[in-house]
Amino acid sequence: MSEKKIPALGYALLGLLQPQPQSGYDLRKIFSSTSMKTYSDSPGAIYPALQRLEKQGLIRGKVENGVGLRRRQLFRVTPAGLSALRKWIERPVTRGDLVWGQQEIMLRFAFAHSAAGADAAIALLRSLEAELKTYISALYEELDKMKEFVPISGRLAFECGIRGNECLLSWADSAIADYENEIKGGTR
Amino acid sequence: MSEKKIPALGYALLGLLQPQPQSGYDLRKIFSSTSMKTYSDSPGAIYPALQRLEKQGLIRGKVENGVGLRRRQLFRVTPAGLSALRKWIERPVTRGDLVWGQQEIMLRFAFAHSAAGADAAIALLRSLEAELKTYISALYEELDKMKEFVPISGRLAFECGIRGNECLLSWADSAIADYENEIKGGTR
DNA sequence: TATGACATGTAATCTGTTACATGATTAG
DNA sequence: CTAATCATGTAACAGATTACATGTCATA
Repeated sequence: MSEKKIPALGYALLGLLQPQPQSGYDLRKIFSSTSMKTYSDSPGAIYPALQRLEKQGLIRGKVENGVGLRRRQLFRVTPAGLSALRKWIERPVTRGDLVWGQQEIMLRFAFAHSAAGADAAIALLRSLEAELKTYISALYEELDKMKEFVPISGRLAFECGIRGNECLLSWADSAIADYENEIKGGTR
Repeated sequence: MSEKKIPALGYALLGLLQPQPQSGYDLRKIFSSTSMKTYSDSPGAIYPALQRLEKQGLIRGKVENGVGLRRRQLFRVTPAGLSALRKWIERPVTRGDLVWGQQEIMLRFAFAHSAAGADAAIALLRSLEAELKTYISALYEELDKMKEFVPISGRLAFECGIRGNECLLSWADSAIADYENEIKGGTR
């Protein structure tokens, strides 16, 4: 039933709704006011996405009741929605995840703690770390092979990609340390 | 006439076709065999994109003539196409370019040398450098403001974004140096 | 009472994905 | 001759962008 592929925007919405219910408008404001605008801050994307999620049973909307209130529909994630969110967060990081941009991995991590707990967050980081290591060596091999065929600027652009991944790796390492530190005595 | 917005895939095709004419199949192979797969290696994207570019007068296709050859259409960029490509490469880097991912900036830089010359390539790097500096401080400000409201993992994910941009900045610095070095006595 | 911000949505259009279709050429 | 590969495409669908439409409430 709910086994349809959910696009990144859908997960972004699920992740934001999970800690507390919000309206479409609230979500839009979050997108446009933070650096989450990458996930579309246009109503033509958000409202249809919410409708799809509701149709799939992952969220449920209720019109707010109360005196003197504007019509406002609050969405909350259902158990099925939480489970889908968890599955997305907890699946291991693949080569494809890295090729297609770290954006989605970071989104998963951002929601990991509140949606799936500290262990899941750390597991995600470790999985990322492992996959990055093999990916980076693959990139170096590709760089060697391409060196003669592409112009200088092409090579430099490729090296930028490598550096970006190395940077991500070093972040992951320090994030694991930071994270384990901060949860000592915390929610864990 | 040709003032329509061209998606990233279109520019990727233009950039690859500019140094030498190629067929749709050749382009597809480049995409799928290198880390340019991000720009779609599916025929359902590439062939329609080529048709659009031809309709806009940015490329022109000619069926290869020759004995015993399979039907094969070679596309080459027209003067209008080269001019569009140059305009895309040469426009200054904006905040929006950074927010929406460095991918496209890197694509522009990768083609900069062969399509617009060494000066344009360096100008692009300097523009990137300048925009990055203001963007990074803006990100730090946002981090301060959000620190109390988001969970640990959210904060760490955000810091990853900051680090990524700092990494890009340091790459840009070294790329300028590298680039100026390599073109001493070169094509310049 | 009229202006603007709040809140929600729809319609047209464009692009990309997936999956399939077609024909030509080469290797076995 | 048959199978695989080369080379080109199309059709159905999903999702995003843009622009517009609608109605509510606060305030000047």
